[in-house]
Amino acid sequence: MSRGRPAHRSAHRARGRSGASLSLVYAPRAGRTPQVSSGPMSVRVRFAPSPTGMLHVGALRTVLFNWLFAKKHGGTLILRIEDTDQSRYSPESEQEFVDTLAWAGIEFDEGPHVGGPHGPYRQSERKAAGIYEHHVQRLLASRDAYWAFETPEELAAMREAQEKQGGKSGYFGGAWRDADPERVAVAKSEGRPGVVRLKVPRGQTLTMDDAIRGRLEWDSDQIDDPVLIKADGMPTYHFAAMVDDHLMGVTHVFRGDEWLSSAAKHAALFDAFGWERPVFVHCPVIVGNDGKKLSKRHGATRVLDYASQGFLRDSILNFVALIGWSPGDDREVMSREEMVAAFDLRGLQPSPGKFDIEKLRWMNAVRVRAMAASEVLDNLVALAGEPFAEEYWRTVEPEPGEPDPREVWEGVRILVRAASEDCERAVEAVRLHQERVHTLAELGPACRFFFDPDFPIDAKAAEKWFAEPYASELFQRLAEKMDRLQAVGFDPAPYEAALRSCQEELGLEKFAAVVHPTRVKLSGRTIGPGLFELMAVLGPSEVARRLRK
RNA sequence: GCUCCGGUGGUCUAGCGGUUAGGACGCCUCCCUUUCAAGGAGGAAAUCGCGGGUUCGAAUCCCGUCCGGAGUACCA
Repeated sequence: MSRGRPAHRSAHRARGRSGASLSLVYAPRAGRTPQVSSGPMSVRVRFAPSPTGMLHVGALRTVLFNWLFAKKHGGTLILRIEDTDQSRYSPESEQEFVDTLAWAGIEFDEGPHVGGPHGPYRQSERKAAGIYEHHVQRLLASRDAYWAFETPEELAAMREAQEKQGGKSGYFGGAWRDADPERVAVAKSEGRPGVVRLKVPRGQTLTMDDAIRGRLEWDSDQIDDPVLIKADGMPTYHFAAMVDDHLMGVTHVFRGDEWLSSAAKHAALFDAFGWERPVFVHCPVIVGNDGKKLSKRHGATRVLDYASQGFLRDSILNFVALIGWSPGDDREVMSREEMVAAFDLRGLQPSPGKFDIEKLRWMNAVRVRAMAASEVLDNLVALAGEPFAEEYWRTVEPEPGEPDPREVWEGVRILVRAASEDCERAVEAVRLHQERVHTLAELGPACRFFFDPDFPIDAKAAEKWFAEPYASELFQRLAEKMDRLQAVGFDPAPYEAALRSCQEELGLEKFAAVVHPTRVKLSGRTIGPGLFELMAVLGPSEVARRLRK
């Protein structure tokens, strides 16, 4: 199909469900005052994760969209834990989610940890409170749902037969959709395990207006009857999430577009209850470089791993927002406030996007460069104190071509210690390197030579430059000048003067001839900040000491 | 198989019937320069998945087709 986005969008815009939500959802992009909370309906959005693993960047983006949208419209952001699958839920994972969200600075107005008027906010607790039971009875009573008692074996056989036949698959009524109430009663009295299914209407067209794609349509005959309540009495996602969204007054549902194919069921469920539907916003997935959906299997997709590497929270947020969303103009590096102001559902893209780490690195570097050196250091110190970062660098696999993770962390620790001992000097060291790194952690190895007497020395460079016939005399003369040098603050000027006069005294044509060997002697490497600045941070006595070593 | 969704340089995107298809990352060249970055100036890179149609005119509208993805669970 060709790209029909504009038509879909404008069509949807003209068609929307309710005047109230319309003005909020489709507030003009620019040039006018956003209509914040002036309408009769205020925005309520929710992040409803199933804590079954790590929080990855795709999920982070979903929360971010929720957060941006809530902020933009002065709405409410809710956290709801979807733990209806007892076998998969893990408390550690929930902790990971809490930690990540805290790191990201996403705060919730309602949720299990802060409470709120629509609690409880954990589905297992809502189940215990009888919420789903109550609602499923309502559907049963109105005959919009029914009990079904097929065994797993029967279901499997059914599926197999369907597969052989080709065509649609799923549960389209089996033996129970229109079963005699007495038969159902008998089955129940026999104690047969059964489930409750939604009676999806037949012969109809089911529709849903997606905020990104416009109107979606399904032939209801293609939609099978989803299980609402499992045999163990727990509600399925299909049921619990819809019921909760309604009960919690959720106005806009941001979710991954992997839900698109079951959206018809959700539409049917809302209809069965006679409830007004929230606006669904099916966000495209973020895929890895191989084009496959992000998962633990390939690459670091865990948000805390990026955090550990020293990507700034605002960089990650900014970067991730731009996968699938655009402010409509050419802006890229944006503050959270700017993103909030620019956020608009119309800027959302339907196609999946790749996570390009190189661009993230660039974006982070831009931020690191723009910050005050002291602020950069503060961020690094904070990072070094994070247990998840320590854990990351201790356990991460070394990558070929990348610096050894243990060395990186060691460098970070040295720098952090230096910060506590001589903060001013540490800040200066950071200042000289902040425009040369992409991440905070890179600062560790980069600054190491300042504070570690046993800093590593590039053997090849040493071999080349120390072999120059004038090298030892250069070092000696320079060291003597250092002995006499009156340093003021971190002013590089006197160091340059000293170097210049060395060049003259030795009769060297190129200034580089004195710079290179000195740089290697002092820092162990051929690359890095300006030599005079570097010397100024080291100070005359330390420079002299290293020259004589 | 069936259902639904998607498809603009390698990547993220702008585009809303008339543009030399714009920007950004990355890549390359040059300048700056004590190295590396940063910065500046350039460059390569998109027949807008493909084919038809509508139109004076299509990346934009329509149809078809291909490819990719998701779902097809008593997982979310």
